[in-house]
Amino acid sequence: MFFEKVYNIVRKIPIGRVSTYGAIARHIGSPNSSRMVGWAMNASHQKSDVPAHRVVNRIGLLSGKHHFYGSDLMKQLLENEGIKIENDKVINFENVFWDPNDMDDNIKSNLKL
DNA sequence: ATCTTGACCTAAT
DNA sequence: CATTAGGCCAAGA
Repeated sequence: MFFEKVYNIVRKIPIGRVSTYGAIARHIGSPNSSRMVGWAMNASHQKSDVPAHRVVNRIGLLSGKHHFYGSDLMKQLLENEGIKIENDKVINFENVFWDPNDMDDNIKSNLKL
């Protein structure tokens, strides 16, 4: 279902990268169902296969950090993967952002056209 | 069964 | 620039 699709995608997020609710929602086919992605994440806590910490909002803000055990657990996990966090925001967000549609090993790096 | 809320996003005012 | 409204699907009361 919806959740399964979300999990399926989130699981594919490479280490050291992050994705956004909107991008995931779009890939599923419901561009405006980004809220459900977050909701799915909530349920994903039961699962260990879904790295919810790699999913942030469109501006790279750790909106869901409050839902983890601690307030910094999410941050710790991301930093553990090499992602720098500052003020609850992902540094070089555009650089580490992974778009499900690419689904390849393409590093967007400075590709911004 | 209905109503409210939710880790969001976009567009309009 | 700040605020509001609408949309989406699912779970809790």
